[in-house]
Order: sequence, then C-alpha cells, then structure tokens
Amino acid sequence: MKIASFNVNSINARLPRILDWFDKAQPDVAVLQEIKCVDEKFPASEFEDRGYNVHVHGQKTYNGVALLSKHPFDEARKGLPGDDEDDHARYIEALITPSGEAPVRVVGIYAPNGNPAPGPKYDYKLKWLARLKRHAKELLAFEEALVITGDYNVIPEPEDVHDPKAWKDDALFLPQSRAAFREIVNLGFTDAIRQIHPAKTLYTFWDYQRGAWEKDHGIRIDHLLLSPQAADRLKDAGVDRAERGPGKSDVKPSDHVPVWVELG
DNA sequence: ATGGTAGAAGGTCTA
Repeated sequence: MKIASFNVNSINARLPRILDWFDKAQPDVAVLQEIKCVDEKFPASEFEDRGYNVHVHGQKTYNGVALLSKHPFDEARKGLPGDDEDDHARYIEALITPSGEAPVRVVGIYAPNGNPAPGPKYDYKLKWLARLKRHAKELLAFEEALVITGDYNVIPEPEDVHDPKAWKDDALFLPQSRAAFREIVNLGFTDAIRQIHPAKTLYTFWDYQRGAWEKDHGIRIDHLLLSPQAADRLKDAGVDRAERGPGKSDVKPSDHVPVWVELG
C-alpha cells in the first residue's frame, strides 16, 4: 500500500498539476496540506472520479488538510485534540481498511511554521508539537500500523538543509523545534525517508524566493513517521523531487514536493 | 538590513 503526503499550497490554484501527479504516482492514500479552502470549495468530485474517498478539514484562506483513500475508511477524525481554543485546520485522521489487507491508521498533519521566533507564533508551534506528541503516544498504544505524515515544519538535522548556518535562527531549525520533533520520533517512530535513504540529502521544500530551486537551496521538512508495526512493513520510501520543476500544464509548482512510503 | 515570490482575500497576512 502506497501512502503519500503533499503540501500543495492551494488545491484550487494547482489542481491540474496535482491531478497529473495522482494519475502518475497512484497513491492508495494521500494527505494534502495547505489546501487553503473551506470544505465546500474542495474539488472532491475530481478525486471521486479517480476512485478516491474524500475526507476534508478545510479552512478559509489558510491551512486546511485533506485525506484521500482508494480504500474505505472509518474512525475518520479532524482536528488535533488537546486545545478547544485552537481552530486551525491542521490535523486529519482515518483508519484505512483495504479488503484482504491489514488496516493502517493514517494521520495527516500541517504543523505551524512558527516564524518569527521568538514570539507568539513560535510559542504556538511548540505547544502544537507537544500536543501532537501527547496524541501520538495515545495512538501508539493501539499497537497498530500507524503513519503520521505531513508538513512538520521542522528540519531534523543539519544534513537536511543546504546551509545550516543560514537557518540557525529560523523556527524550522531552532534547537527547541528539533527537540520537539525528536521527542515524537523517540516515542518509537521510524523516519521512513531517513531509514530507506541513510546519509542522503533529500529535500522536500524549496522557497519561491531567491532562486532557491535553481540553486538547490532546499530543506527536508515533510516527513513520514511509522509506528513499529508500520515500520515492519516498510518496503520503500521516496521524494518526488521532479514535482518542483515545470509540469505538463502551465500551472506553477507548489514549493513542496510529495513524499511517500510503500508498505507491504 | 532588506527584499525577493506566491496565494487567498479583498486592500494584508501567512509562509
């Protein structure tokens, strides 16, 4: 089963490109971040026509996540538990049950960016990641195949950024951000991209500004974290780097590219 | 130190 994550930076501005990628990559399950629309504006029928079941947690203008699955799902949820005051659409979850295969719980996240740091936005980021850790711990207790994937907005290691010095004061690379990510991983998760491609530089984001793509000034911030039961089934993982370049349609690329795992 | 780009909304914020 192929599970993918893609920060699309507006689903509606980029729909032809995203559909091209779906037709090519054929994920069984995909989570999308930064759809930047309310539920009613999500182009659900385009995905339903391709055989996907659609689960959306939308928001006007900002954020917004979606989960698409070729297999039926249940226990579908939206919103990260732990703070009733938080109305950002950054969390979506479903238990996917393919016929004849073991189920997988898929969680799609869009963690806060947190810049500028320090400040209230950075405080929100750290609190959000702490809430995700608490919730991840509860999900791990089910002892099932679990994939928590999405835009974590954290650069885990210096190897994951073209110029660590240039990012040292950025909310994505500050020690507290890296520690918050590490705490989640250390609950017992496997970073699938790192596991399959050790000691390799695989960026998932290039800024639109300063010619970052042309110079390959990228960072790795989109991650797939696997529970032990999912990690036991890990066959392959990858980053669809080509999606940052020009596509078949005239539509501009997202600043992120898709990441994916194949589970046996 | 600044501004460079992109998107949604709508005359500005977020990334």
